Amino acid sequence: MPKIRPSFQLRAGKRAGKRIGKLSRQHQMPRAARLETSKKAQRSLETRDRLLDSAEALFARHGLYGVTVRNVAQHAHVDTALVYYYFGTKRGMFDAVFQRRAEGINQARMDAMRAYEEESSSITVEGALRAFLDPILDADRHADEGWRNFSALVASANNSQDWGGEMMSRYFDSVIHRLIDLLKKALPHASEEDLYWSYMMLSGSLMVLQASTGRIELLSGGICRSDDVDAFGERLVTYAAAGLSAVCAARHRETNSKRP
Amino acid sequence: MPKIRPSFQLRAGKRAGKRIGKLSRQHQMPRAARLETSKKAQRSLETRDRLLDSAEALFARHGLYGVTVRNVAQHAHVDTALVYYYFGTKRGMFDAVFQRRAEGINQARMDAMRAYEEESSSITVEGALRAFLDPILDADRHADEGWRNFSALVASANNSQDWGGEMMSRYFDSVIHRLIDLLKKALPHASEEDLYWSYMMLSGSLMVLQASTGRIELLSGGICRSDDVDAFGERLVTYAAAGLSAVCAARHRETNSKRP
DNA sequence: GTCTATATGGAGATAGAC
DNA sequence: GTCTATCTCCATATAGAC
Repeated sequence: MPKIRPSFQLRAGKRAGKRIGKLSRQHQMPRAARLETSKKAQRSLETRDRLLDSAEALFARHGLYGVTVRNVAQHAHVDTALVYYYFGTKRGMFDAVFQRRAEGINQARMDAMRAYEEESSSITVEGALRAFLDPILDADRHADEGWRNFSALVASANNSQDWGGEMMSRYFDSVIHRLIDLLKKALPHASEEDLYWSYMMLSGSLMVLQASTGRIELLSGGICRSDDVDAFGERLVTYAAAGLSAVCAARHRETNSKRP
Repeated sequence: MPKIRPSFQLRAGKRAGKRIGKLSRQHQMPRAARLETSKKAQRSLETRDRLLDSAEALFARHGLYGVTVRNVAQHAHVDTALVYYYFGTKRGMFDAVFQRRAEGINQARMDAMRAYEEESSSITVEGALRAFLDPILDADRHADEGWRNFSALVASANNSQDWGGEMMSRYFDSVIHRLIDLLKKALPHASEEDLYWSYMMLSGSLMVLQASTGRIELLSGGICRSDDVDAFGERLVTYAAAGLSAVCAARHRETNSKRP
């Protein structure tokens, strides 16, 4: 079996690895900790952010292998060598794109689910789904273009076999398990299999909607628009809640009738 | 805005384009029409098919840009130059992978939906979905590894913003519109918007299941397996039928209550 | 921090012998 | 039909001046 596009991984030598460690720590340091926030340092952070914005947009549309470091640098109007200065390798930049937004949104979703669990007397499927989905739908609705690029990137990572899975697990598994726990309380008789399969189907639906591929415009002849978050947000909750309840109910009936 | 990896598209000169036309006609000709099915011609077809098998597997896992022509040739134990002999360009090979299987499966799905419409006295959402999905689920269940690779490729094309949309529209729009027509008969009061959005969500669910990313194994700790077609096939029909009905019912109620 | 220059290797594609 | 050899361009990445 041939190795697939290993080039840039192999060529990112040990020296590059060392440099990443050093630099990423430096740049992740909270800004307040740096006593002199000089103009240069300020501009440096802006440059880094512009690179991440461009990377986010391009990786979302073309995937990890469909974008070159030069593409990103040109899109950000920044010299190519700076990518290596800030992120060490192409892959380092890719990871940084994820890291920048994932933590914030995950925190919001965890908070929403905890709040829902504490405040509501009885947990429903629809309520749990809303707590799980609302933070990202809200962001889709109100945030800048950057966030929608990030959504599309997550969507395409979710369907990718080689570079996606790792990312998805690292950043999203905890949120998903939190949702599953909530759903168990809403549907105490549901089997774990049903819940996991149902989550996958929900996840798929969310991803096509967030991917913004323009597919629904073509298919519907312009009746529906991919950026119409209000149109798909409500429908997604309704659809998933009904689907999930039906799957768990059907299986529950079936197992019950098998052991009378 | 920078051009993204235009290299191989630009470098595929006019001569290559001409060659594709000539060769593809030659190779698409029904075998019976060729009087002398010599050993060489036989081996040629085998070589071409081996290339397509390898391309299918690799493109499914790594996407269009994640695979090189050399990767495909090595995987198929075939000389790299033969790729250009048979398909003209890398993109030509990619397209050929789609063409090889898409027509057959689409015919089967059209037939299944027509048969369902003619044979059943009243059309139901679940019945329509089964007619639409069964041919591909059957193929997933019984076919060789090649077909499962193709499914995964379609799934990843569906989520890709640059190289996917074109393919999906070209090969699948007609089947989808046939399904929408059936659904309109099952739910005469449903709005077109609801039907299109619902289809998108169904499509997303189908794609994650077919993508075989190994995501559900990780998430469920091994309880569920991506290749368990029986497990997800039935659940998909149940889930989608319930979801679709709920979306259309909810919207119907809402519009009715707005104009009393 | 930013830019210039460059090393090194692999990409897509073609010509032409057999 | 198949393989060898090769062209040209661009990829990731680094060194070092400023």
